[in-house]
Amino acid sequence: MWTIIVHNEDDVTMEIIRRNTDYSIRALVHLALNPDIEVTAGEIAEEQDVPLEYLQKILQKLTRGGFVNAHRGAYGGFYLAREPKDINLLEVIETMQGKLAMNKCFLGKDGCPRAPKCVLKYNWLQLEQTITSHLSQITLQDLVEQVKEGGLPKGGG
Amino acid sequence: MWTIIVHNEDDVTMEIIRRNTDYSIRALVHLALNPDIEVTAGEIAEEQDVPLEYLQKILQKLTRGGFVNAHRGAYGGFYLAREPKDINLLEVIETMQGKLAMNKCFLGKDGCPRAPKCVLKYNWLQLEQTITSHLSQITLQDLVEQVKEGGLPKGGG
DNA sequence: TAATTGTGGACTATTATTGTCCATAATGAG
DNA sequence: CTCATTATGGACAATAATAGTCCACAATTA
Repeated sequence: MWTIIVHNEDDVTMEIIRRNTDYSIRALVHLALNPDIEVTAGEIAEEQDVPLEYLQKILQKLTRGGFVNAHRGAYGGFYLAREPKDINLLEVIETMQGKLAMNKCFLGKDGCPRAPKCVLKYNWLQLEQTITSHLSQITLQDLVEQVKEGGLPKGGG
Repeated sequence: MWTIIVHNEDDVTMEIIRRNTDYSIRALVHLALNPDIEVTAGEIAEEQDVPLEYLQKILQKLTRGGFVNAHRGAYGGFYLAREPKDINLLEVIETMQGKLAMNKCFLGKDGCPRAPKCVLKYNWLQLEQTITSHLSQITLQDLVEQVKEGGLPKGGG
């Protein structure tokens, strides 16, 4: 018995997690590893190897999203607004990349006038539900524990 | 066509299914609705409202991917290379957009030196498995049936 | 042989994402 | 009060990904 395995001709992979989300997670992990103090964008940028100016934009989003609090002025900086166990991956991803929803119709160029009866749509929503459920169960705390267990420098791992 | 639509603060949607996959599915549905004959790219383009030149590129990929067969010359065109029930969404998506892979490490800028022990990675692969399984269970036949049941013009629905 | 139709490559256009810059507001230290 | 510090917000630029176009050519058939 044999199988033909077809790889995409260019061997490209479709990425779900973009760089801004990646950077966000690094920043959040960094803050979680440094509780009770305020960490500047500059320090996070250097430690986590993220372009400072871009990180600032990202931190603004995280601030507006209620993940971190910011404090201006000398000795100011950022700190987590919630417990690491109360921050999950889904909300970070959705804050950075938009809300996860797979319910756009597959068929045809004219939209779907009979969505309520559509079997596929049901299938779809089910998948969406599975994905969001999975992602919402991974917390910042989980990530931090992985880092600590690994004993790696700078939160890398 | 499905899309992971995400809303974030700017009401942006994060699309998982790109336009080329969308077009691909329209083309495949069109061919499935017209069995036993060869349909030109021009006809598909017009019926399914897809730019002809771009569709040609897409049909080339579908040909190389083994989804359709092509026949040059007068009265030539495209036709399905397999039964609609034997074509599933996952393979179409991966052919057009690349292999779905969520196993990129989350933590740190230095990659993951201890991947084998990583709890998150396990979680990740599990989610990937769930997604691919779901998608592979939706066939072109399912889509065609939806279209036929809907009785919509031009395969729309 | 001529008309038709797909192929392959190179090219351009458009859009999304990432990254940068600067003026300004808030904060705290001296 | 003044200055250094740090985040904020908006605009802008660079890059990358995606979508779309063009053209010469190969295959096919009337």
